Amino acid sequence: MARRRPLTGCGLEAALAVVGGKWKPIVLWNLAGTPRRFGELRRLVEGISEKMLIQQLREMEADGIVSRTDFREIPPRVEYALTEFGVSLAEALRPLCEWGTAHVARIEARRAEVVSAR
Amino acid sequence: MARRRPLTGCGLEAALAVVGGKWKPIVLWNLAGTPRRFGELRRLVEGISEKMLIQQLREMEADGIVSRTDFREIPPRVEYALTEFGVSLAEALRPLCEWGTAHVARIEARRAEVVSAR
DNA sequence: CCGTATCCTCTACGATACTG
DNA sequence: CAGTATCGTAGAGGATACGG
Repeated sequence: MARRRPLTGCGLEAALAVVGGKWKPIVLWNLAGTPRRFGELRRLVEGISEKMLIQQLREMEADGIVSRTDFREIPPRVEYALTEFGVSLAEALRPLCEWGTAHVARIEARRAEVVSAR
Repeated sequence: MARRRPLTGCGLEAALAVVGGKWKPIVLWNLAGTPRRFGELRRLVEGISEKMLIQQLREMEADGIVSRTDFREIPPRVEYALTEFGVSLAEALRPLCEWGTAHVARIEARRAEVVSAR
């Protein structure tokens, strides 16, 4: 992610600094509506490594869109959830999400062309 | 960008595959409302190299959100504009854009902390 | 003016092993 | 269960020079 560049123009860059990247959208998506435990997320977000998951969660926590609750039990139990701020982001994301859903086929098709072109 | 991974879950990944990255949001933003010439874009999108600009434009063209018009004049004159598809994307992007604008200060503050932390 | 062609850097992301 | 610690890699992005 481009962390040091000042976020200019419209707020898109600021927003993308928070939800951009390979995993954050999926993590956010899986936290929408309900809190999740770490291991639960790891299973839900297919293909993610523990390192990446924890890293993304920490960043989202630092950005104030995710909260972490350690129940201090044994065995360990930690829950992640969207903050109010995170929920507001999810709301703002919805139209884009729907746009994507509506056009996945089209997008994937073009991508496939590019790949087969080489 | 993660080009080969299948786009799963909600459409967010599909959408981000199209507007994600460092430059595309800004380029899109600068094309919103009016067509732009290449050199014009290069000046508007501050800091971008010609290589990056043309690359992003080509990808956006391949994704069908931008159209390229070569007027075949001398000196050369080429115009880039959003397609209808591109406009629909820009629409879908607006809430996120506004969310970002509303919270830039907060986001940048956290980022500053992180940087100063090392 | 509108690009291409190279070469290079940097970092996001991945694989693996280990711990309280 | 919920993480840390390392090491390694691919590709996004940057710098510079040249071409129609």
